[in-house]
Amino acid sequence: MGLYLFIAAFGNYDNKDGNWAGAPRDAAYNSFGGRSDRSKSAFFNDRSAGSRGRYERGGFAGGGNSRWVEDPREDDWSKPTAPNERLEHELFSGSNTGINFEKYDDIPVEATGSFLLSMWIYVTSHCKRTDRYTRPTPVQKHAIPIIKSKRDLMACAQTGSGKTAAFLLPVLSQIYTEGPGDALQNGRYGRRKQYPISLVLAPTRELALQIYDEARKFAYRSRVRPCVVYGGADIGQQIRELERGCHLLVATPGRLVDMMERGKIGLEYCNYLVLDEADRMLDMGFEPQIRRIVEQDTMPPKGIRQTMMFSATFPKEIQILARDFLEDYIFLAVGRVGSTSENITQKVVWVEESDKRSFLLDLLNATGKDSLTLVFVETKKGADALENFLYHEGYACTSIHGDRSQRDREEALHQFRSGRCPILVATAVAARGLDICNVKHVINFDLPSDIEEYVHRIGRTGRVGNLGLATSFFNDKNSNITKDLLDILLEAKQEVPSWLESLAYEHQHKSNTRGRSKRFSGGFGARDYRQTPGGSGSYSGNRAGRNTGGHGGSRGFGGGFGGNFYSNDGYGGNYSHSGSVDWWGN
DNA sequence: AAAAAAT
Repeated sequence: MGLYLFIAAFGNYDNKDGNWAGAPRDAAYNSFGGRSDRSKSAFFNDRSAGSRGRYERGGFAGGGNSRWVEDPREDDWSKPTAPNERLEHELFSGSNTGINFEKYDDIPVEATGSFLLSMWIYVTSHCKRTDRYTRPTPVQKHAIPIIKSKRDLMACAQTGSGKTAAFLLPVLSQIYTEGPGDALQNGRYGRRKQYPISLVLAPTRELALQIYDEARKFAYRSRVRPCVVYGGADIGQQIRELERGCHLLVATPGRLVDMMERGKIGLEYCNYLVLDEADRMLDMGFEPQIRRIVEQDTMPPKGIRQTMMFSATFPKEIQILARDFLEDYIFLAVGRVGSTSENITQKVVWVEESDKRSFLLDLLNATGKDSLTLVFVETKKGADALENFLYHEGYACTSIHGDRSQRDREEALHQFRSGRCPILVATAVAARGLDICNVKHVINFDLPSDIEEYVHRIGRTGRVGNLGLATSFFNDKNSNITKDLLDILLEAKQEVPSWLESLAYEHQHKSNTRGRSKRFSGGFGARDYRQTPGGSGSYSGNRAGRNTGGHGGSRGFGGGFGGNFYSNDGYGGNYSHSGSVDWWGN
């Protein structure tokens, strides 16, 4: 019976206190019929609701591909299309160790939302222990109802928090309910130019691909066709995929601009815009492309479209972007991934540069053969060198960095995910966003100079309730991160080596300005600046810097916040404390 | 300083 409550929650969101409320009133929620079938779910058995239509030989020059012709009587997007066993298998039986379909037989399916919910269970069960999907992550719990209530959203959250589902589910749900609108005429399959209803922008190719993969799962048996475009891959093939129909487009900015200029994509009917990892995109210099896409083209203006921004931090640049792109938005801050997680044991060891390799071998030998280890290095050259070294030492390993071809990158990731190469040597490209299940051990062979990068890296392990270990090699080259690292370790209640403590103490006294972490000068901001007029925080943690006060430094927004801000509802797995709402009922 | 991303 619990599922019904989940769906009820989708339909009714009380904006004032952020609670679920009431029972579903929307008739659309019941249009799937309330069958409680014993085999699989009623949803998967409901062949009568399969799409009516036919394939027709394409009449285009150089075409010849068959295309789907919609039966005008069946343009109800809230109804599922016919099942496709081959596709179902492709989407849902991938790398996971076996979803227990039988387990869902007893679940009563009573509302339209089950369409999405079936997908939800499929997808979430991939990365999690079987009992994990029983609860939404904090960002899901809060973002989904906000998006469902058609409000713009600025969310401080990171991937790995279940963020992808947090925007895909409600966006798809709304597309299912409302149908394609004008885009039905313009988003036709076979059209040379496609008009997606929803656009998701992501900073890296792999992240775009990953979001696309999730979208395909959630969109299974719907009329929504997801596509992905990113650089480094054959553009011709991507164009052909687009021409088969595109309602939800996931893209990296550069390739999308390219596609727009080639006249392959029109954004006139793009009612949902998602900017994922917005801070990262700005860091990477994507702002001109993003503005080109959002402001200098045909996309509906803010207020007409619904816009959702996700960002790990909330510095000045992101605030400006939020002001420009979002209309009367809801600000949502949930904790950060990684550091506050009690699931990750963080170790810092002093290792001289020359000892790193042999120390690494010791660590690898101490690790179980079939558990995944992710080794971070600082440079692309370093990644190649280390991979080579490990390879010659007889370890099954691979590497990923920006100088490798896109094909190699994806292959490496696949080899790693599948366990064929349980050791992956990576640069920063793999630090953020990538959701790799079962990474047992993250090793910072080279520590990053940026604490946020560190947090992202260790967040690759200990995901969704699993236990993880993060080991970092530290030596005098890493003094710049000493203070921030100490803060993180203390915050996460980790063991702190005494040498690190004294080093941090020395460092702080040597340089009183540089020693101040930018986290506390607002860089890692997760506070809605609109509540603090003038930009100088009314609440200033005792460690907070005031250095960005009126001038608007390059990062941050003045003021600050105390260290335990994040402990409230942070990620890290223990979702059982995430509030009084019981998503699944009893 | 290095990394990422359109060709």
